[in-house]
Amino acid sequence: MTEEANGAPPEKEPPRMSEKRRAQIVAAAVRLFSRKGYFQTTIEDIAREANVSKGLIYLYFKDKNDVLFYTLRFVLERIERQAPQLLERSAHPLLALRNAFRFYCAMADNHKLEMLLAYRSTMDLLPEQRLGIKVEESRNSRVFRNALEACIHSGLMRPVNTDIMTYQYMMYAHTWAIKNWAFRDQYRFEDFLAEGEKILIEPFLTESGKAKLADEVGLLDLETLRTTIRDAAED
Amino acid sequence: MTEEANGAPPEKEPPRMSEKRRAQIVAAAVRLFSRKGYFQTTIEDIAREANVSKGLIYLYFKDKNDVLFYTLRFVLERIERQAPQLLERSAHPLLALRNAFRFYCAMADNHKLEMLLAYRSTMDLLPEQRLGIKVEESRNSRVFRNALEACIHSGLMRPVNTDIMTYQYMMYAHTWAIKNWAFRDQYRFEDFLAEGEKILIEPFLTESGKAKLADEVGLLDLETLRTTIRDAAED
Amino acid sequence: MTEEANGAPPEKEPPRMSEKRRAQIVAAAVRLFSRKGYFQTTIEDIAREANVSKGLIYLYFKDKNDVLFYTLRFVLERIERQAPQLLERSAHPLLALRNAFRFYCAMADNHKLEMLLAYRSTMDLLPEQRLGIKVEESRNSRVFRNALEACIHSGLMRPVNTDIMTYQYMMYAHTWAIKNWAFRDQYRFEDFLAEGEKILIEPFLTESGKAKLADEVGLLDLETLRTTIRDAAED
Amino acid sequence: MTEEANGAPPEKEPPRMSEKRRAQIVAAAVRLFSRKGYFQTTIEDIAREANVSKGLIYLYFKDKNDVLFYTLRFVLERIERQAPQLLERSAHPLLALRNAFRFYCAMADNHKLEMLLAYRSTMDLLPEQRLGIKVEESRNSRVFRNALEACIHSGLMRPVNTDIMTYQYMMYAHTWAIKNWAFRDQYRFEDFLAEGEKILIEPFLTESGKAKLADEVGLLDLETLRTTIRDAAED
DNA sequence: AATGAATGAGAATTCATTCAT
DNA sequence: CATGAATGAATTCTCATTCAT
Repeated sequence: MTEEANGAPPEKEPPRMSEKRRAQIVAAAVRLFSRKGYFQTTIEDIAREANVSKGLIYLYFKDKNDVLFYTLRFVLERIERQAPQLLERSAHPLLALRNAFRFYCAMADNHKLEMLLAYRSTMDLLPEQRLGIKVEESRNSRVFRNALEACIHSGLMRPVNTDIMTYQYMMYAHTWAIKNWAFRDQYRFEDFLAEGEKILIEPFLTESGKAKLADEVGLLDLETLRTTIRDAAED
Repeated sequence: MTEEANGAPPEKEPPRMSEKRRAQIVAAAVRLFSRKGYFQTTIEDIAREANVSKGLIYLYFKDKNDVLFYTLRFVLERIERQAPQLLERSAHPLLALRNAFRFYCAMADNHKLEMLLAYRSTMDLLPEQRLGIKVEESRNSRVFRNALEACIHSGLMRPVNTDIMTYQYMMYAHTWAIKNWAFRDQYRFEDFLAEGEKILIEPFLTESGKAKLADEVGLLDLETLRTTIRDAAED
Repeated sequence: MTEEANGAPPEKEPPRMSEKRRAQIVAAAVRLFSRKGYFQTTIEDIAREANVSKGLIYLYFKDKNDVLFYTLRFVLERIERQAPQLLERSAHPLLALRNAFRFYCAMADNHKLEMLLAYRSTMDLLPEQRLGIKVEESRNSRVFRNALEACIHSGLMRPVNTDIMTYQYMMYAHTWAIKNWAFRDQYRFEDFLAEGEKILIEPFLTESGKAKLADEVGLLDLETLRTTIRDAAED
Repeated sequence: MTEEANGAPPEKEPPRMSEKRRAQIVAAAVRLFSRKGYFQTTIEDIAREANVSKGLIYLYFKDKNDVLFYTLRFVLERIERQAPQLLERSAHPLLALRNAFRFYCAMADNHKLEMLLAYRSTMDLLPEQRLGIKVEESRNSRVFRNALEACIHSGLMRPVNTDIMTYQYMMYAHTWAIKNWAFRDQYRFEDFLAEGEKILIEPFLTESGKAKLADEVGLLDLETLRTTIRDAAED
């Protein structure tokens, strides 16, 4: 089960078209792991959901654990991969921050399952595997931190602990995905998002920051967010 | 496995002294479940950790799942049970809020394992069981909400969404317990706590609120927190 | 253990060749259940006797109980399936009756184990399962009743309660299988059979019936019975 | 479990009043074993039903199996013990035979549970134990055989195989107890009994036998049977 | 590449039996 | 005598993994 601390495809990167197979299996695993959790999902479940045979899975993955590893990797990658382009080159850092926040929240809204999965199952990885995953997690946070630091630096926000604030932004989005059941009936996504800005952005704005806030040119609206994310998801 | 939605000991409330046994088993389960998770802990593990025989566990619990149920119940109760007395009758609501926040964070610091467990394993309960647990969860949030509403009402804080804000307070504490590994090396608990106040309380104070902030009479200091919690834990 | 009152293979009717497996397991179960009884036979015993692995059994049967169900079904079917053809179209009803009796007794002689099993273990079935079995039991009795009624109707026998008489015929055969140990040393099968006719048929014959009795053309002799049964058993 | 082939009380015949205890336990076992069977009845079940503690049972019985042994012994004894006195000294052998038959059938009617138990569970005894039980079984049959032989000898009946005929008489009664569910709705006990006589006695009477049949002086009527049996059962 | 039958180690659960009180 | 807490061997059942086809 743990011959070599994994983090690499079973054999040597299998040819090419086989990637489709892996994707097919991973997709099934995403659905099942996030719905039922890792341990309550059997290899047979995955095979059935993916419309392949049980044996096939072992052609592409070393282990059940290996399936989890790649599944998490896939989920996190998907979440990460999308932010950069449309966030970085915003007109000014406050816009960048707000867009990042909106984007990340929209992400959470669109990919509840995946987020749930990332949340639930990271602990079910073997310790060695966890390392390979941790890295990803912080890549995304950099977007937030950068925007945040820029805001502070350019006097739009007053100084705050960027580490922790960054974490708050991300946590807020996660909350929507994870505790969704607790909020769903009281808040629509828009409301939740708006409240988030009121709590985690506005209070920290300087006067000039507050001025900029009105300037919504380039602010991602919900429609754009949703389409962008969906497009990106097709990939 | 689930004839009658559980929530009661196997037979009829076993006398009294047997509570010690239950406690002994639950204590072992807390340790193991929070370290390894529910599914990776076997009944035999628990028996060994609790220094009893496998069979004994089934004298006090219907199921492995039942053990989880009571274990979570116990953990949450422990967390819940302690707040009230020293929080409710604070000199003024801002103090109450700050104390609640401090207390809850200190709790997270002192009972990382338990929080971790509560977080991880609630999803492993059967749906019916989950209900019995949810109740607990919100009892605690009421302390926050009350203090928060009082602050707003008495003009110490400006209006915010109390639902969500309450959630933020609790989440912040959880973060310390759960993502501890991410912050541990950069922040001491005191720092984390101070940052929390800076981010989740101070920005929302009115002028009169800010004035009160200086007034630290009755504010729980770290030492007090730690001893109180520890004492309470002995129970 | 009993989600859906069973009566069907675990998944969806497994293809075809797998029937051989089922048969193999059932055959082992017949031997063991009838020798040691249901509860004293473990799944492992069955696996060993059938030369398969423990796990395999659960691929073909839902439960240990399910094994019993199919085993009983199989046994009863085997007993049932054979009678019709050679009994129905006898020259005259008295011959039919005598042949049925002979056949059924021979059956009991040849399949002592199975009869024993059917007798012992029907009560170990779950109530729902029992229903599926009862049906079989009476199908066979019809052969007797029909012949009996025909005899009476055509004046070969004087009127008797056909319900109860039918039962007597079958019981007599069972007795040979079940209490065999009590008679074995005193009587050979032929004797037992002859006595049966003397007690359960002859006394009820009318004068014309007695006349027919001598007419043994078409009466199944022991050799024929034994070969017929054995051949049928191969199936 | 089988140190010494049992057949004797655990220690040496325990004093005296302890017999009440044994009886109490055996009575509970009769009810449970006949309802659920030996293997599906736990020692705990018996203890609960008998209102004693689990441990107590092991003070009076060596084994769970030992409980079965004594329970069967008790049941059979009860069945046996009652016949003699009122059967032996009948006016003439035909009356004796009929009375025996009636008595035995009434027995089966009154003690269905016990008969069922005797039937079900004899096979669950250990081989050594079975010996101690077999004896009983035939003691009772002697009553039948004697009456039967006397009938034949005195020309009331024509010769039949007494072994087998005896068996038929007993089997007929058993049938009522065991297959009761199959007859209950169609026949009342009186009917069943009457049919039995018609099938198993009348056809074998000689002319003089038939004459005697009308003479019903001394024939046990149903009322007498029921009271006699009930009284005997109190014992 | 793909299948799915077969395996067997491992987990949960039960229950007869013991024993300290 | 009586209790009932405690034990652990035995059993059922699950499921990741292998492998012949």
